[in-house]
Amino acid sequence: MAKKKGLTPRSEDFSAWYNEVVLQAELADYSPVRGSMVIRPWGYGLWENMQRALDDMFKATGHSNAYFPLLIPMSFIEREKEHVKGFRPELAVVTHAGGKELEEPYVVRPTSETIIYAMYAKWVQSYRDLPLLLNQWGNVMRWELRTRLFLRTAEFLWQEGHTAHASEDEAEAESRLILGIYRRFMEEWMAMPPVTGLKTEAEKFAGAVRSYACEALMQDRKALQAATSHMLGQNFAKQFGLTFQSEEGREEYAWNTSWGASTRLVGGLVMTHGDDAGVVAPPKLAPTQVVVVPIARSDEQAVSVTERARRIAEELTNSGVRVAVDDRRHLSPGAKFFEWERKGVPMRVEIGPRDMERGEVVVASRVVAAGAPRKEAMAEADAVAGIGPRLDDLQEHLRAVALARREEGSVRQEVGSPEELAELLDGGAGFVYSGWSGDPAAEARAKEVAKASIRVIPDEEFRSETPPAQCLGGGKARMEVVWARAY
RNA sequence: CGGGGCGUGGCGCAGCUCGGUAGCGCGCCUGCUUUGGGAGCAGGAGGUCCCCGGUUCGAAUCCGGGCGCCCCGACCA
Repeated sequence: MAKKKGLTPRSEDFSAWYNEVVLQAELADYSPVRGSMVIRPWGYGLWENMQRALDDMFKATGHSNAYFPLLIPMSFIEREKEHVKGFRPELAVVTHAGGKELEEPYVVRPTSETIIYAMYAKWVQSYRDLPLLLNQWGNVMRWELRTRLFLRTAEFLWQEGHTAHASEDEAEAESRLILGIYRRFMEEWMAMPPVTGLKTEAEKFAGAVRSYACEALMQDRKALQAATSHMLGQNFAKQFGLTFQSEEGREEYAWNTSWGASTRLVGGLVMTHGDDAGVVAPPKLAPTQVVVVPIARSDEQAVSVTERARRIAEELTNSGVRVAVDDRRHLSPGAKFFEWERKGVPMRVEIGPRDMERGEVVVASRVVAAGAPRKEAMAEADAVAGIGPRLDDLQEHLRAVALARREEGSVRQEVGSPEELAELLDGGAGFVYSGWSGDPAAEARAKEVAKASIRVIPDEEFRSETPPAQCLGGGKARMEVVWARAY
């Protein structure tokens, strides 16, 4: 037996653990381009499943996909004042092409509002052209100074939805609808229940009137902004001449929304469910849900055992399970177990000579409830029939654990000062629910002192039963807010 | 952008203080034996020591300059 080659435990250094997991589980690798990563098949497989689920939800609510170009004329970005201010520092700019200096530089899109609304202006004339509900899957570039695999890379993949509506109410409803979709996706698919709500003025998207967000709590009790949905008002419509003629014959500016979720979600998935053995992929998103490992002594045995393994895999495939057979002969079973656990495959079926004789297989779950056996021998037919429900149970188990962890990490009490907020966070609190007067100065001071930010002004169902009375900056609270240190 | 660290076979590192034939572990290839929690033995392949310059008979090692990456902080999906 070789000596252990484990990961740095989460308790020792969460950040080191995260990097090692991402690399060793082959989710991604560093690329030769500064701050950019290569997403490897296992990581991309997770992303593809996320894409599929989200895409289905967008389509089901009337959205269509389209594609807009990577390069945006510099002048477009500069059109909306707040928008430029927010993105200017992180723009990558193309100044040369075809061997010549360009008359007008292009920026590599950091987000596509400007070019999309410029096009919408061309396509929309009448209220009958609205709402316009498009989404695009693509890449964007933000020249971040400090990057981290999946969580913040110079280039990342995402979807950005952009809509135009005839009324403010409709745009508002759209931005809330999408926030709900993100939330449902995170709960049902990622098993990562977020807190949702409104961003403060200081934290909102550059160019938005209002920003809504899903904030998830990671195992190290830092918050991750997992998706955002913005009500843009008429800010972009006015800059790009996106007008329409109303039913009453008046020319009016359209109301826009934009919303996005990125490959950052893969990082969130890792930090929500991962353990010291590696990734734990929720069954609904796992590229492979079940791996079948044949175990044999001799070559003849290998033939018959592998044949049986393939048959089991076929039956599982027919019942809708994503399954792989690991029939590599040069690796010992133990080596395979470790590898698949590191990648987070939810379930494993082992079949060896012993099992063959008894008509059994051994079934192991990546994660089991406390006290439950890690491995179970069961009749082959029972295993095949039982795996679907077990995957469902595991999905639910992960969600329940994540939800419990989020609530255990949440503190709801009167917070009297920024110093007290800092103490709570230093003491291990994740989300701190406090009162706030709405004063930006109080927010800024607490941010400075506690090195934390208001993640959201929570939606109603997340608010405390007894609303906080006191603003942490002094005086009376006008609303409840959720503080956290964030990624 | 400030602070720190690191650049040596694919990966992780030692060697550098005190200059003298480039080493270890893992991985890889071949063969045999193995396979129920990271297999063993034997043989083998693989290196412009990040780059440029300087000192020297001689530089991975000393000196100067540059580049790159990672980590920590401030800003950000």
